[in-house]
Amino acid sequence: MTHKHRIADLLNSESPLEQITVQGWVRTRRDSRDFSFIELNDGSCLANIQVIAEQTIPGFESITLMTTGSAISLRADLIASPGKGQRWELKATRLELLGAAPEDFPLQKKRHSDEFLRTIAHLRPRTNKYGAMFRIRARLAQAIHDFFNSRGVYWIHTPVITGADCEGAGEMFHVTTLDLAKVPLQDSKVNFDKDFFGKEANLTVSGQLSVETFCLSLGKVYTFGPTFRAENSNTSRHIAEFWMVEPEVAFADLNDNMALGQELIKYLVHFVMNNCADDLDLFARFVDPTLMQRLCNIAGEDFPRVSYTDAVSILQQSNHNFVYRPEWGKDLQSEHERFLTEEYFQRPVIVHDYPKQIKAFYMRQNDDDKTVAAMDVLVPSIGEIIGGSQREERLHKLETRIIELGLKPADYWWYLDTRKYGSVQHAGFGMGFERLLMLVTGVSNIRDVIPFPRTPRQLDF
RNA sequence: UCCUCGGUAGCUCAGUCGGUAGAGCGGGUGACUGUUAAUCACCAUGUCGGCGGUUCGAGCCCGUCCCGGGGAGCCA
Repeated sequence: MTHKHRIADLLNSESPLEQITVQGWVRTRRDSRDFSFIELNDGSCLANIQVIAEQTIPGFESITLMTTGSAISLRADLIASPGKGQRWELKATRLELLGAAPEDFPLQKKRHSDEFLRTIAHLRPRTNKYGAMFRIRARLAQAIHDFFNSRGVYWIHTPVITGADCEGAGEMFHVTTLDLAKVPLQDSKVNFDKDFFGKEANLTVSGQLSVETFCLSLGKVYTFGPTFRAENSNTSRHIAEFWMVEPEVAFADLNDNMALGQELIKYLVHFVMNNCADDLDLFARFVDPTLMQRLCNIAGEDFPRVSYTDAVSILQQSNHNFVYRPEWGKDLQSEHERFLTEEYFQRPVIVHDYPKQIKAFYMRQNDDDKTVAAMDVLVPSIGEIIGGSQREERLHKLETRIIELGLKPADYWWYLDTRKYGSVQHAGFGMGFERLLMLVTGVSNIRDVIPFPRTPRQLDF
């Protein structure tokens, strides 16, 4: 089998090459009477390579079929380009049409709207923008693993199908093998005893509870995988299936947790700036002109930390005209978060120690009996990118809280066991991977940073 | 789910006062050229989101449903 060259490697070549094989998809073609120029892309990088094909070479008879979108293979010499605009070009000695793209190929040599490209999500990675997006996505996912691996944090594969609702709230997707046309009933309720697991099953909304048990075994762990929320959310920041990074660290408190969140975000921002420069540049030029400034800002100084109580004071003392008046005890509204991160601090900000009545049962109660050791990392234009807390490690307090919220301790027996045996302070958080991608690329709709977005009433592809 | 703005050619959009529809890009044909989203000439674009209503007549007005954008809530 002949060695096939990636266009990314060819464009970085130190010297000319003779008789190589290159394969890819035609982006555009410019014909002259005696020869044609082909802009070829193989997905290995943003840039195309220019191919020059003279009409005398074998395979040229198919040139008119090598339209935008067609797959071709060619033998060529890599030569210094005599034309302007590129260092290297391929002088083809043989052309072969592998897969034609008829004239109804929907991608054209012009800008398309994101809304249109979403309707052809199976083809959009062939555009510059989405090719860049999904290369960055792949690299960044790997960088997350590298970050944790290099710090001795173990990757735990938490289950996708679960029997308990981690948050004690939030809509979940049911998982069932029951025949929905004739659901078995008992006392006019669904008899899940007849279902696959013999009990009600759902898709996970978070791997947190699972990963907590593992941090109390392996010390530092994380989970990174898809999570599912059946909320009827119709916003540019929510999807029903998204990827979440959830580290959980034993012997760590809220301060350690905030430090880890900041370190992770800074590491990943540095990573894309250093390793995805070409793809990133596309977003900086065509999507968000303020992108590089923002990334430098994030990569720079520490994120300010402010308690929820102080944050509410800042909001109340500002002259900003909010639709919802900031008030202690109520959750921060989007407009409040945006004010804090975009106007007041003008950088990512960590808000911590929230009122316990607006937070989940597993968060550690503070001595003031009013707040819990929770923290959110808020970033400009996106809002919450990380939500986490130090966990309640005291068995009695945790049980009491579960009961207060109307949950059944029996459902959490295995979770409570971890507080019974060798319990220790620990903390963790969840970072939305798609929101990180939005932050890093400046793309404003979450549907455009995941290959095939799942949203209410939308399950194509 | 709520508020709001939209849905017209393959794509991006215009369409005045209600009188059966237009541009650019893309596509086709030809010319020309080491071209760079090439250029020039010519040609064809259509269930005006669906259904119902008002009207002599609806892309335009009314009702309803579907889909999309922006915002809100929920959160990652």
